[in-house]
Amino acid sequence: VMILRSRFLDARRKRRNFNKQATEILNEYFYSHLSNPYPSEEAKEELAKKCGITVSQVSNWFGNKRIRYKKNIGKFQEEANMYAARTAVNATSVSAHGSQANSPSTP
Amino acid sequence: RLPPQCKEKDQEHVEETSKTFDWMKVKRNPPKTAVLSEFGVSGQPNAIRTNFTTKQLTELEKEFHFNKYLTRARRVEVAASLELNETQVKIWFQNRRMKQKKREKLGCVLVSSSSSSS
DNA sequence: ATGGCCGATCAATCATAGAA
DNA sequence: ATTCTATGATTGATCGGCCA
Repeated sequence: VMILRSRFLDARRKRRNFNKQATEILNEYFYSHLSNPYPSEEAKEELAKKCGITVSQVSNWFGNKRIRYKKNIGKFQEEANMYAARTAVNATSVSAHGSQANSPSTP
Repeated sequence: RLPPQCKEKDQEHVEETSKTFDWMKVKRNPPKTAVLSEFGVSGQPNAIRTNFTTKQLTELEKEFHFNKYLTRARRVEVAASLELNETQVKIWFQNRRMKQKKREKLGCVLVSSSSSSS
């Protein structure tokens, strides 16, 4: 009970959520690599730069994301479909050439 | 043959979101460490994360500053004096070294320009 | 074959930010 | 203001690979 104060030394845990754009970039990568969401060190550095956070934070984000995703896949289904569809459109534009009858939004 | 995926691409990707890939099935074996000499035969051994006391952490930290690496003999002493397994002490030092390295890397990347603003 | 270390990751938890 | 949920960080311990 008093040992609980040991966490008192963790005052450094003053976190702050990432920008919406950073989260956007991270999720984009996560769902476009859902079959193997383990970015290489280089990929982490690139993501870190684009998100304006550190490599460690990128690692933490993926670690938390993976665990929480598999813990409750259903809860992320909505989010997953959203990003999957988004990256799919991007993929078809390079693979195919004239069949892009899609544009969810963005007038 | 059939078309090599074109507009069905997006459909495939969406379907993928409902798949269960290998990484989602990964399960770690429960910790077998810890002093398994308390609960008689309740079945599973203490498959829980050990909570080090402040005292233990303080001693380990002190030892770490003295030596980043432990010798077998030293490890035995420390483990005994803190009532921990040799494995727990070994692992603690390993994690501590990694933590140290992580800190060093962070405390060195504050150079370059000073392009303030954004 | 044996044991320690490294690097990455897991898994549970902590503490806070944000939503209800 | 209070309760519940989302999320970044911490950390004891595991996994696979490498080396002596």
